[in-house]
Amino acid sequence: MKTATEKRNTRIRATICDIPKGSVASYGQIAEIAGIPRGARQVGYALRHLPEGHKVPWHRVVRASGEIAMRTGSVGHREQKKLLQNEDVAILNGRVDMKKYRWQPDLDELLWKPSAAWDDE
DNA sequence: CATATGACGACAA
DNA sequence: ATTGTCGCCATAT
Repeated sequence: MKTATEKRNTRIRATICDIPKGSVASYGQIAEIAGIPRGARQVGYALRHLPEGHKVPWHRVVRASGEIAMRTGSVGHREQKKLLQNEDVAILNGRVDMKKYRWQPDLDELLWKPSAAWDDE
């Protein structure tokens, strides 16, 4: 069986996979949608320890402030910036304009992923 | 069991 | 805008 933590991480990754191209979401936002209120740090942890061969659009996850979370200058940081710009997400002064690019899921999208039936992933 | 840490976030000064 | 605190919560030691 899966541990509660594994399920949470699965939901986190699944949620991130739903971020549409050209949009971004904050760690806290992902946590909330994934059913983990105040679990922003968990999202960070989950991303940091992504499994091999993942297909998660991790670059669409930024801080609530719009800044890229990774250390400035790090390889990952540059990579993320590049990936975002490839999706037409502008980065001014090292930050994304959240007002403009923040992902705003529709009711339908949220209804897809009922938090109750995730026991068998 | 006690601390420390971190790809966070909200808020006060 | 910048800096410091504190709350959160899974992991690591």
